[in-house]
Amino acid sequence: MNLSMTRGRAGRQRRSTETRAAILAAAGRIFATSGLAGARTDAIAAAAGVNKALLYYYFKSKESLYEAAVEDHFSEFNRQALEVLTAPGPARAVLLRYVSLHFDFISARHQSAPLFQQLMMAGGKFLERLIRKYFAPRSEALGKLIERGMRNGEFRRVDPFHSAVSIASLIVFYFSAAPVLQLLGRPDAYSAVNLKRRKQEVLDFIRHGLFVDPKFPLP
Amino acid sequence: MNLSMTRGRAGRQRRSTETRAAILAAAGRIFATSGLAGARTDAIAAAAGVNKALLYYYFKSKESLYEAAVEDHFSEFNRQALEVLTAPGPARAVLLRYVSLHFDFISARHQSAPLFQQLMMAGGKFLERLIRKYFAPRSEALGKLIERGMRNGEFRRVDPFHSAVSIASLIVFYFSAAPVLQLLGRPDAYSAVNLKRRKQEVLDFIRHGLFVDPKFPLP
DNA sequence: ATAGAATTTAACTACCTGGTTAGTTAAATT
DNA sequence: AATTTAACTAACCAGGTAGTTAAATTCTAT
Repeated sequence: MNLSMTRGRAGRQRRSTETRAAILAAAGRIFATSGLAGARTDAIAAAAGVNKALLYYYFKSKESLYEAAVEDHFSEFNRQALEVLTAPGPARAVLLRYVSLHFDFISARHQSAPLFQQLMMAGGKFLERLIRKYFAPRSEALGKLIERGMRNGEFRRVDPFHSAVSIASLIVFYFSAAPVLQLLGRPDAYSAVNLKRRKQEVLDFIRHGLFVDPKFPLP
Repeated sequence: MNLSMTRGRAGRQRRSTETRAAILAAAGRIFATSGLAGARTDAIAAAAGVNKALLYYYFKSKESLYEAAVEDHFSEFNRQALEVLTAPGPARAVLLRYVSLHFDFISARHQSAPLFQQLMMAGGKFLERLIRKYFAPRSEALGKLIERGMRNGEFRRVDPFHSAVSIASLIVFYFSAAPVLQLLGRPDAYSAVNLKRRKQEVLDFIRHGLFVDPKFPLP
């Protein structure tokens, strides 16, 4: 393969990765609503608009497809999250920027929260790996940030670990509860106006719940 | 059945309901960790210490067993919750009592949170029924309570609905995230000392996040 | 004792679903 | 034109799982 790729080959490759991405996206949607065990590979193939066998052409098993779909979400978000969390500036500002990023990231991908929730509850070797690779560093950075904010009087005295859990819960829970909210007469959890309202609530709640001076401006 | 139950019949019945309860409890545990689709009926029977056929003696299908197991949790909690939520007294005090109740209830039943989370994300007719029967009234009462607290200046100006979501998230998320916390070096999410610490965090966060006067004493 | 309910046993079926296989298509290369 | 290659498909299969059945057994109160 001494020559650079022809347009044709590149085109085929592009189409192939598109197909792969389509499968991954469909898998994300289906796994998010049905779980690993509940999801039907036929349904994933149909949703991706491909033949079922193609799933096994790109991925070695249902489980590895599941893992790929999940990791797809994690890796991208984690990169951005760590960047924000370790940026300089007042802890308050950094924290609010991080919360905003996390919220927006989930907002843009409807399947993100339920996928994550299910993974969390499942346990197992895969979760272990994901946590070591993505979750632990992020949790670490967030903990450090909260400690810093406490030291220079920006945050009230709290248990950094539990505060991190609380922050995550405020961000994630709303999205994984979307089906319930819908049945409680609050449809369109992902509509622009409702997302904006929820985000405001989360930022406000965190500012009042954690900051010594809740009037600190929003980003 | 004209005569009142004899002791014998009562004894037999008691044993029968005990078996039924054992099945329900085992089902709760297994469904909580594996989900409806992932759970194996054989595993449930084994966990309950009964033969698989007995499952179908008491319940008509795997799904109806699942529904019974879930409803078992909901009905009992809802009764207590509504009682607390509609009790007289300062909104602050009532709210903290409610949070405390919810937290303690989940603490006492390890499977409660994941069972609930899974249900929430699943959607479907059963969820619809459960919401109308249990969730909506509770949500309603909680909303009313928050509004009352706002009117007489106990709570800051918030969107009652979103605040209710935030409160629920702070309580529930920790428990459904227990497997992750374990892998993050925080084992024993359900140990007495950790439960106490988490509960403190939740109550503090809510007091500071929602109350005009966060120094209001804890119950 | 006896009746009747609760429970076990273990085989059995009907269906479903993950995964495989053998083959097709169309573009790229020779 | 012949051949290779990658992407893709239709049909199938083996294993698993919910649910059934029918007979045997245990338990308990009369």
